[in-house]
Amino acid sequence: MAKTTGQNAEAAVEIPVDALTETQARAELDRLSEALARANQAYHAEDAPEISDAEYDALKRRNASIEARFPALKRADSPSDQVGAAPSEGFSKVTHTLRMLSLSNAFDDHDVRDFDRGIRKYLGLSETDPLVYTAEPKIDGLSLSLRYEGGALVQAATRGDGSIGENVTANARTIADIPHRIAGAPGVLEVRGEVYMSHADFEALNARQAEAGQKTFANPRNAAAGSLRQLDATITAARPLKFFAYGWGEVSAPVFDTQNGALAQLGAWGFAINPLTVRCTDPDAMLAHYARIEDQRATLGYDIDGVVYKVDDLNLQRRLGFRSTTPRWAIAHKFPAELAWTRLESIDIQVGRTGALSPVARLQPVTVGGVVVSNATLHNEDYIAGRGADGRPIRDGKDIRVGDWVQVYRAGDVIPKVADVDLSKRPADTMPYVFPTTCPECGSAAIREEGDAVRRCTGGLICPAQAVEKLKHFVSRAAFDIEGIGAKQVEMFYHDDQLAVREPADIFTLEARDRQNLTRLSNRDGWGETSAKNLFQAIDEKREIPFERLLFGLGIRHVGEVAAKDLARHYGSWEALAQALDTARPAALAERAAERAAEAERAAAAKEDRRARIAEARAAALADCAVPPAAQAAWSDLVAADGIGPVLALSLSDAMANPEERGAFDRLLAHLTPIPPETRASDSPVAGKTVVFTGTLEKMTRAEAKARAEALGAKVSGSVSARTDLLVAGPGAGSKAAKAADLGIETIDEDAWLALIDGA
DNA sequence: GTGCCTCGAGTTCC
DNA sequence: CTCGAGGCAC
Repeated sequence: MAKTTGQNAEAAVEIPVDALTETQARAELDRLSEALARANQAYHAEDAPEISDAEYDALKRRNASIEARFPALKRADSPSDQVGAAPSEGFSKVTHTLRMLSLSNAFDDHDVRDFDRGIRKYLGLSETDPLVYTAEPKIDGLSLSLRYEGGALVQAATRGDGSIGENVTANARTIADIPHRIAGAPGVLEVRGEVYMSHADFEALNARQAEAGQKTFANPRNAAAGSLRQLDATITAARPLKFFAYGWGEVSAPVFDTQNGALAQLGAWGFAINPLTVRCTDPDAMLAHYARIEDQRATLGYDIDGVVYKVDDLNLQRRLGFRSTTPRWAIAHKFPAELAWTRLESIDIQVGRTGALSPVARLQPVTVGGVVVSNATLHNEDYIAGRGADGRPIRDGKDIRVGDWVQVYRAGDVIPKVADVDLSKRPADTMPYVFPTTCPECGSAAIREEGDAVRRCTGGLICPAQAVEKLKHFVSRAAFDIEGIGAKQVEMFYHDDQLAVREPADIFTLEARDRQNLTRLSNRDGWGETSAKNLFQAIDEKREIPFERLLFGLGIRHVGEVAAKDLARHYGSWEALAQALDTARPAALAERAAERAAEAERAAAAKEDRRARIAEARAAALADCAVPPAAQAAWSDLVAADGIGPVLALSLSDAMANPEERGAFDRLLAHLTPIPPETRASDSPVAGKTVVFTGTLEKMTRAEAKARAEALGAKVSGSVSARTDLLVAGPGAGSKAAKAADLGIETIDEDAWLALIDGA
């Protein structure tokens, strides 16, 4: 049913619905039907709306009101039941102006109390200072961001990866809980909430689907997701979707000052707000509310998967800010995961890009939390044996064997894991699982470094599994992101003896080889002239590549997205990086020698004589290499860089010094033009500066000061050095202030600092 | 040395 | 999404 509440100014000049005669009503419904059909045609098919959204909505509302008063007159082809022509292809992308974040999780009372304690610590509040939270059920659906401009709904976007979602505006318009217009809203207002389906609606829908011979849905969440992501909005319109608002994104004017007040305002604007939302003044109250909600869970009529706690005061929320992917001011207290028992049929070993051997459980299919699970991760060797990484027993030390009855759950309601074993049902003939010590893919030795949880194949690029996984990483979204090459194509290209894409450089020679009739991509299944041409073009587009993506794409261990960015910024170019690493190599080897020596000492202490002697000899051999000062300087510069420690530095050095790997890098670089990272000139006066805080800060805590400074592009360090640009000294500053004075470094107090960053 | 906090790497199903 | 572990602050 369409909404009939809300402002109806556009229809004011027409006869009020209450005053219509039946004849007038019939004529009007005909007229509205025609007008709406025309508007739909113009909007969807020709992409050139004839009337504004507001006018369109007014027509629809009037149509719905008339139908509500004269149900018998409702046309068979009523516009209420349809939404117009389907867009020609998939959804367009929407970049969220403010990222849609996920929440960190709490699994027990202890985590919730830690959450409260952490917030108090960050804000510098004592345990007794008042602090208000809101607690509300966490709806198990899918998040949606609704953008209103001038009070009119102009865009609805799914969460996607948090930054980029899909434009599902036409579909969202069909959801009755979502107002098309809101009165008195700021110029720009993004409302965020959860789309879900009630149990009753879900069952009715599945019954209808089954009757019509259509596929049924595994659970309400899948049904809601599938319904919202229909390309044809008329299908979405026929699905009973609902919506709870719980938050917001961009808002052009400051209209809220507490979370609770914001919800009340959203409610006043016509959004459905979950009735089980309360304010709590301490963790005990939060936990009590959690218990209440858990009790009611089965009778709510819709799925929830926990309770969300948020700091109520939005000023405090602002001060708390965000970690990399989650806000500090909110947490999701999850209900215990659903469990299921099934038989473990076999254990397979997968080999990852770094050579890591990962055991995967093949299970007799079983339904867990509404999804059929047939595979589950077994983490690593120790986990199967019943030991944690620290060597302490887990599952009471019970090991996992093929043939066992095992308990499965979906961690975070997503990743299936084996949690427990039923020893009473263990068949008599089972044997403890023997973890392979050679790589199942290439036969090379698979060894486990001391203190490491994983066993790794030592085959390097000889190992086809590692080579393929490395290539998959190379073409992945965060690296080269080559359109037309995904995991499947990589497999095919690698194993095809003519295409022979065995390392990244081979991707960039594909077209040339194709031209010379060496490969003939278009002869392959699923590849025609056009798709081949498109692929070559997509590859060409990536010959110019941001330096940090290149670095990430190389797949060097410990060099992930963030470290790659740090390195790119530190060195600026591949040449500079390569040269620095070549220079630093002797120092890197000395570093390793020192580590080995320390290891030898420890081993000797443990009376493992033979191994100790070997390690010692190795260390001595390496220590003999003299370390030129230039090498030491280059090495120090590397490990002093932000976020780069000795482990990463050594891994990088090894990769660059390894002839096979370096050869592959050099061959690849011959085809590329890396783009230097932006030397971004941020507006902030502290951008790019290195700042040190010392003494007592009175208006903010240390953590807060650091987070804010970093958000403005400053680098915060703990100690004063020649590289420090600015010292912020509170009362009680001691040696750091003296040192800064010595070095002639600018020193200001907290107020001056706040004035400096004010407005940024 | 200990204890966060983040990052990296590996994972399943639709 | 989770675990393990690296990096860094205390």
